[in-house]
Amino acid sequence: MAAIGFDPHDHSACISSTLRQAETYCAEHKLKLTPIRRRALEILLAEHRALGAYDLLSHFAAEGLGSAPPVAYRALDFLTSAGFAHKIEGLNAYIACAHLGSDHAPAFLICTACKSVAEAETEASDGRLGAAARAAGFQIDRIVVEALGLCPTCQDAA
Amino acid sequence: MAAIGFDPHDHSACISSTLRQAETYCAEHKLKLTPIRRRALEILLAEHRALGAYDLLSHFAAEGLGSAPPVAYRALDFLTSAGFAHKIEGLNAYIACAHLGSDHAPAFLICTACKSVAEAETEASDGRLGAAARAAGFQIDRIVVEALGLCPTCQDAA
DNA sequence: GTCGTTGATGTTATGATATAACAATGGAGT
DNA sequence: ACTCCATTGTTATATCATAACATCAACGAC
Ligand SMILES: [Zn+2]
Ligand SMILES: [Zn+2]
Ligand SMILES: [Zn+2]
Ligand SMILES: [Zn+2]
Repeated sequence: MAAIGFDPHDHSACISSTLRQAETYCAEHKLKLTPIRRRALEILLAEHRALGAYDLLSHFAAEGLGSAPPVAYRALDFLTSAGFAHKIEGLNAYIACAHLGSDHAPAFLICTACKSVAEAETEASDGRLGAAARAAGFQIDRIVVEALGLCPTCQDAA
Repeated sequence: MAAIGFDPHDHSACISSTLRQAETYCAEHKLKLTPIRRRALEILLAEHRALGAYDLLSHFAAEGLGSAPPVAYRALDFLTSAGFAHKIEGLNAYIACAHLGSDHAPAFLICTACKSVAEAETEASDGRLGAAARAAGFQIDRIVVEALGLCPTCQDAA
């Protein structure tokens, strides 16, 4: 379970392989990766950072695509529903999935200094919280796990 | 580790004992539980639900206290800094701490149907995520854990 | 006691995030 | 060609949060 994001890697390969996986997934599941959706994913993939909906929107505007908020939110809804992107609740921002293909419960390491985000994976039904939920009779749909702190680079800078 | 919130209990005792603990804590730490801060805590304590800042604000307004947003946000900043309340990131809302006194890493069970929230406790440095962070050289300050789903009552209703 | 500092509060204005509602388009199937 | 339905475009508005500055009261220094 590597925490992709803080380590150096071949990023253009990282982008193109994820795009290919997204295309395959859409073909298999009758989903349409339209130009604007594909472009949104590319923009998110360009950095291992979370972007706000309005950040995405300004990319769109600069490229002559739609420039009203719903355009960005709809693309993000599609990407998150399909599992191609995740919302970072603690930042009100969105990031491309770093583990496309594996059916995963994401956990994020979020640097509060430089906003870079690494995606790790949690255990499917992590012990304690799952136990508490069961004891309370609570039925879990989705679990948000976000660790806020400092990435290696920003620790060195401090 | 009880997940306080969904089970019936003596709620007025729950409120008054928490308020007393908050007073004690403030006295020990030279913090000022001013009337508006105390009132904010009372309002949050009245329900085991998360309230938005503007919900709190309308209570204030109805009681002749300040009615501009910063009044609510400042009270909430104080309560969260002191550990008397937590922000629920997934709802952009705030809830009184259900485990005041214990030094804890909160985890929440959030009913998406009725918005009620139970507060459980996680292990201090839970295995997997802590391990991933260590491997990445990431220094964790705070962990957000929020489970979204259905509370027992809303499951029955469905 | 007065003065200056400090933290709390009040207020106006604005910024940032997100959705409602409806019109226009355009392909898939008939 | 026609209909259906998902996607996209656009306007307007709702919701969440902070900046900036004025006022005030508590408290210690002098
Ligand atoms: Zn992922
Ligand atoms: Zn960093
Ligand atoms: Zn708590
Ligand atoms: Zn419920």
